[in-house]
Amino acid sequence: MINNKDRIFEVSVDLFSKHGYDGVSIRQIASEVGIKESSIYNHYKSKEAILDAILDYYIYEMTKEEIPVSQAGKNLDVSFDYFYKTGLELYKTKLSEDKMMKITRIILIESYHNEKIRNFVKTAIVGYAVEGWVELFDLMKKKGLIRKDCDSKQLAESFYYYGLFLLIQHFIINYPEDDEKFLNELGPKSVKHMNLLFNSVKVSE
Amino acid sequence: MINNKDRIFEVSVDLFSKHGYDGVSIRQIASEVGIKESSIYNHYKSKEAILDAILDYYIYEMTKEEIPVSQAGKNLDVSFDYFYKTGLELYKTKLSEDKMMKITRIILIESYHNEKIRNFVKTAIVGYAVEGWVELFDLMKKKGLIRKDCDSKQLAESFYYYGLFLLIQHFIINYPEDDEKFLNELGPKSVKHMNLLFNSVKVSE
DNA sequence: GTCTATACCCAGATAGAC
DNA sequence: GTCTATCTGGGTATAGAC
Repeated sequence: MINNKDRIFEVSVDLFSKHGYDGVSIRQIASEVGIKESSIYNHYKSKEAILDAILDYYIYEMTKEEIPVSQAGKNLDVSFDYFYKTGLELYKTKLSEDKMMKITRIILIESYHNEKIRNFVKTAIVGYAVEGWVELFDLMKKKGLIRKDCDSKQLAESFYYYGLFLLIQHFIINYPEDDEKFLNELGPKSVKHMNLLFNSVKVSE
Repeated sequence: MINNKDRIFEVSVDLFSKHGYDGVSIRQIASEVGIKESSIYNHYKSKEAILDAILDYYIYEMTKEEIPVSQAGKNLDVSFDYFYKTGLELYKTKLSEDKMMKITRIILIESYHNEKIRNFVKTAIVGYAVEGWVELFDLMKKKGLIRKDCDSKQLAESFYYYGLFLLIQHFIINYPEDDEKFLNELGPKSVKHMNLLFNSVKVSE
């Protein structure tokens, strides 16, 4: 049996992802849960607090199990393909839960007028991730897989921004679009893109 | 002397770009223009109609002068660099008007819950533009500039999605950020990105 | 074309009984 | 922890005088 606080959370995620934060009222949430709107305030002190809780949940889920750089290095020793697919699988596993997909859309939608969310996108989804890719390309230079004179930062952005656009395209521009189809195409598409870039900087034998 | 209908338009563009469509009321617009809210309805039949007018203006401005494919071909004959920089300059010229920058942000912000805007983004900003790049890469194959076995569609997306992300990053994720700085960096950044891709598929001599 | 006045609705939130 | 009842404020939009 799921308690009302959790039901409010679930329903809010669902409605916010469909209509945006401003497009959903406390009354609608209450009605969907099957309680009166005043009861919501026993669980969350304001509407904004629900959104905060949703973001906190997302941040926790996305950051709880990371692949440490040391492990990334080992994976890379096996092969670049192995490394890449391992990372992609982990990301897809996290994202593929229905709730996480919905929250991803909420975050993309609301990042334009919610300071906290915009900051999360800017630092975690963009900044921190790009740094990770820079480290990786630096590592690949050391291992002699790519040329030493190429720009790791540019390479990281050239690769990763493409993937971020695919995300935005799915969650905003083409919405609503089949989630499973998107997740299935994400891998092959980004592999093709990576191959183009990799081909440009790899050390030929 | 600028009439009130135009002032309503200008003020709406400004406020919508700052706070989003839902975040701005007819009262605010009227107050900023210096008239009563009821007067607005003499010029626009609803709030939605103002947004429609803004989108129509943007579409008109962005599509009124296109580089025809024939001209693109000639530019390409000069050199790839020349072609690329000509196109980029035209795009930057259109975008660099203050009003167009603001509307670009409105369009990116509102595309999640306005069918008409989402459709414009999907077909014109993404779909149509990608097709243009596909044509270009096909042309480059014919001219023997790039290898015939590479995938024009993937190349188009690999290139263009990067640029679209830069747009979203500036107008949403890093907002507010200096517009001029963005416009100045857009060229060099996308050239670097293009070089990486081009290097991967070019016909070596 | 602008004004005053107002209709009508729905939002977020709170007080207090049970 | 849920309810009924209510407060307060703001939203879009219209009617009709000037």
